[in-house]
Amino acid sequence: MTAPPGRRERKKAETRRRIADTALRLFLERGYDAVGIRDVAAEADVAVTTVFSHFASKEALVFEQDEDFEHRLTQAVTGRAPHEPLIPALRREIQALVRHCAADSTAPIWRMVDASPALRQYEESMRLRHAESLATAIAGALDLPQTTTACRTIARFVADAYSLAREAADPEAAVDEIFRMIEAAWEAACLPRRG
Amino acid sequence: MTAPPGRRERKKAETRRRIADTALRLFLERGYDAVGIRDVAAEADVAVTTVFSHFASKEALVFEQDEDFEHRLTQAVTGRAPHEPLIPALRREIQALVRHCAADSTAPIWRMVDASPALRQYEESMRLRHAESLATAIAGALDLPQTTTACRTIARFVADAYSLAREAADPEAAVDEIFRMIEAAWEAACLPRRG
DNA sequence: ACCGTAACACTAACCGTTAGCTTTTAAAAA
DNA sequence: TTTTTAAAAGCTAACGGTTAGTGTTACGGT
Repeated sequence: MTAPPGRRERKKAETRRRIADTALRLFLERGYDAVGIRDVAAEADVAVTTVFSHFASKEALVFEQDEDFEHRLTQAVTGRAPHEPLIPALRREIQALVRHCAADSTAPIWRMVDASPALRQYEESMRLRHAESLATAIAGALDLPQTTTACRTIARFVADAYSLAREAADPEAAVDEIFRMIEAAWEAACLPRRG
Repeated sequence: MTAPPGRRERKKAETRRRIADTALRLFLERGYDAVGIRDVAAEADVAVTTVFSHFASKEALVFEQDEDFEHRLTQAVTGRAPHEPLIPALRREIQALVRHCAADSTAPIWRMVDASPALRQYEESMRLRHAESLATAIAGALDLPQTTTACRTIARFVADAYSLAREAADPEAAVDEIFRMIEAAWEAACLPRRG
């Protein structure tokens, strides 16, 4: 694995980055809605079809590197210290992710996302995909035969925490507050059923 | 109020229903993606622009009467019996809504929704809107000056319960299981903060 | 040197959606 | 009644994201 990447793969990666960088720059300069795919393609000096061969949609141009978001979430579960409890590990990771969104370098992007219904919708469904991955990771970490309702539920709650904290006035305090609720929910899920 | 509706309003309502009925019928017959707006308009004998003057988007044709979904959720909070606790009231309403989705008359629609990414996305953002309304209703019912993070969080969790239960093998059991977790989360939110 | 194929280009279209403008028609004013 | 108004619907044409179809180029393996 990781063989010396040939010129072909390098050129492909270059083209992809050039498109993504150009798109993000234009979006931030002129506004997401004011920039068309044809503008992006022209400015990146590629054909429109090439843009769509690298990115599934216009919105995907904005969330280019957010594949590692999913990875960081699942990694927080599968790669945590032995015997470290699940929820605090997730709280730390969400806290870090929320801080990253508030950083000066990424804040303008999120302002743009919040201003565009299309981007918000895209981010919402991204979050659900991430929650499903997280649910699978949690089930795996607990040696459950399959992804149970409780796993899926906690994963959704964690994804909600990320979303709600970003919108809150004090994001870090919001993460703490919501995770107190998640912790309680998780303990209730582990209890035997009454009734 | 409720003055005798003039012919104009009746005709408008008729047109709207005709469009929605025609659309749903075609969607179920041929599949959502296989039916274009132009098909719907032709079959309903109206112009394309008329369709969009009644419905904001193609997806909205499918979720026509789901304005009362939002209403039922908030009503479950504001219209509950005096001193009836919040969470059980919500659990009953969600239980009823989930049962309604599983009913024979509506099940094919939800199968279609689950099969179409566009419809799933639309439903997701609808759910977020409903959650925000529910959060406001909860804050109002608790005499809070504004919608707090805890209210928003519980509202999201309730919306998640609806979504997750619909996908679960045993929806009604899933509602009970998730609401045990929500109950615990809510109690934790009402506790004074430690640390 | 040769071939297969991955990357990209170009054209032309499809589809959801909207703008601009005209026609119909119910309702209210004269 | 007649006139006026404005809402509802129609028509045409377009815009912007997306895709299909069809080459063309150039890298990689033989």
